Amino acid sequence: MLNIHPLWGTSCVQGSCLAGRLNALAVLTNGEQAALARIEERTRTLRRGATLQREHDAVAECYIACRGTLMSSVLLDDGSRQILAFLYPGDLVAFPNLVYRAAPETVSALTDAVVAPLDRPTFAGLLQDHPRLVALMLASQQIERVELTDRLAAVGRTSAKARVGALLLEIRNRLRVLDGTGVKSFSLGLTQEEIGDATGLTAVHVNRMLRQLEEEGMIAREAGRLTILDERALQRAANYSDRRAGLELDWLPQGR
Amino acid sequence: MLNIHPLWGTSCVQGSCLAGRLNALAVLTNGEQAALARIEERTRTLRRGATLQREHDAVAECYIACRGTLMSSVLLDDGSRQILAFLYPGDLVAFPNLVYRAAPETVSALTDAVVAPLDRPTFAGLLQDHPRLVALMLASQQIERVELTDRLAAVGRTSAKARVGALLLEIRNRLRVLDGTGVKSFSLGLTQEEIGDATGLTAVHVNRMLRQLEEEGMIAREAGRLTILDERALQRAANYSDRRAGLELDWLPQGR
DNA sequence: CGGCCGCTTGAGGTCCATCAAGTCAGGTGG
DNA sequence: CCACCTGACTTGATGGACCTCAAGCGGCCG
Repeated sequence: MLNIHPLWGTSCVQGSCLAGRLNALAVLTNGEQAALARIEERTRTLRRGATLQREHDAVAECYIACRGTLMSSVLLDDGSRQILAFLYPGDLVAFPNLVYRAAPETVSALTDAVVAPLDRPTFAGLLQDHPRLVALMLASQQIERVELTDRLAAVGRTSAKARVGALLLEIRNRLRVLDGTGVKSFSLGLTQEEIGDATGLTAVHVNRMLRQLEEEGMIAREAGRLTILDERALQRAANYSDRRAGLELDWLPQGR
Repeated sequence: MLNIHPLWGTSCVQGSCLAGRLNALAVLTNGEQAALARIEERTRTLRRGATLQREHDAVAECYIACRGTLMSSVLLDDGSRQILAFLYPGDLVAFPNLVYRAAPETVSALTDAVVAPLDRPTFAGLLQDHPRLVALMLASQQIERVELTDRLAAVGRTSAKARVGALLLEIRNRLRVLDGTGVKSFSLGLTQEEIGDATGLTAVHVNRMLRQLEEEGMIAREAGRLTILDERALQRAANYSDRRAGLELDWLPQGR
């Protein structure tokens, strides 16, 4: 039996996780939802720790994350790793595959996970039948881009404590959007080494930073669960700004 | 093949810089080229050092870079800056503006520059009349995304020397694509402080790294011009891999 | 000429990496 | 049941990469 974390596709609409995501940007038509649902009929299941694709693999399709958590990363030739993104249901996974012959990044499953392949012919069909969906995907990519640049700024210009704090807040916010609640306590689902690989730190130093955040009363930890005690202080320490507000997409033309 | 100076020449096709860029991904139809040319009829000129938009500004349009060099950056509240990207003719500038109400990044001109605004209604029209162009923009964004993740990995996981070297190689390659030549000598057009802000270093340390690269015979500097003497060695020192090869977009449907 | 900006170079300090133990929980096999 | 292993976490000591501060230099421009 698969153990799917954090949530079964609660954000899925009409059987499509991507529809759930895009629906938050613009209200989808029935035709659009049906088209997305058809794509996600065919799925692929991954065990926790499994690798969906490795860098430099020959690839011709990307994926839609349906259940579980995944991550994308790159390996440097000294053996160190940089985690680029954590992927949750509704996210587009390995999207650059549509453009590159060889995968630019590795994707692996942090928990048992389900993805739906989206190959080039399907994407081309989508472009012809439902061009607005492609525009919405492009919009979704912009949001991901801003997340990437925020992380770049954090890694390039902020302290270790700030980077760790920002990652905690980002993950908490993503989980919150998924399950719709305002929980302050959640299971991180990452080892300290993974936190380090995402923030450009060593696992040892991540540990010290978590301890420091704990000693300063911003977070609490117990049995793998993490509680944000003083969100305001943590946001200040982390230079964190949530950008989820301030989206505007009602100017797009009607869909089909 | 056009052969033009990067800063003031035009890699523009039929009067459109973006067409020049997208044309490298898939051969554009006359209709598509005309549509892009129409967009770039209206332009905006920026003096060197001018700011096109500041973070948090209310924005409703993005831009196409037509001439000169620009950069996008974010400011942190301790006053430090992270440069996110350098922008050359044909690049999409501030694309997230189409999705966000408030600009997520600052854009300013490194040289005198020309941009063409692309507002939401125009984009919406493009989506209806030439959906394939939107797909090509999405493809172009994937390439930019991979550049961003490469830089994230560099900043997070490589030494100062490697980061500076990688930036030099990246800029050289971009200039080379623009003017089509194989010159090894070029004018960087950046202060050492700007190099630092792009790589997550201080200007002082950038200086030392440049000196070191020079002493090791990989580069030469004179009067603001930079020459790559030993490209192989520099690539090794910088962990650099050019990803420009390996693109594949012939699977897209015909354009109109 | 003076002022400013960018570059250069040195000295000293800090943040984070590295190395090295050691704890603890869970799993496995006897 | 205990012995043993493994993986993640913890903690200390040490060192190095990079930052900070400071001063001097040269070119450019009013």
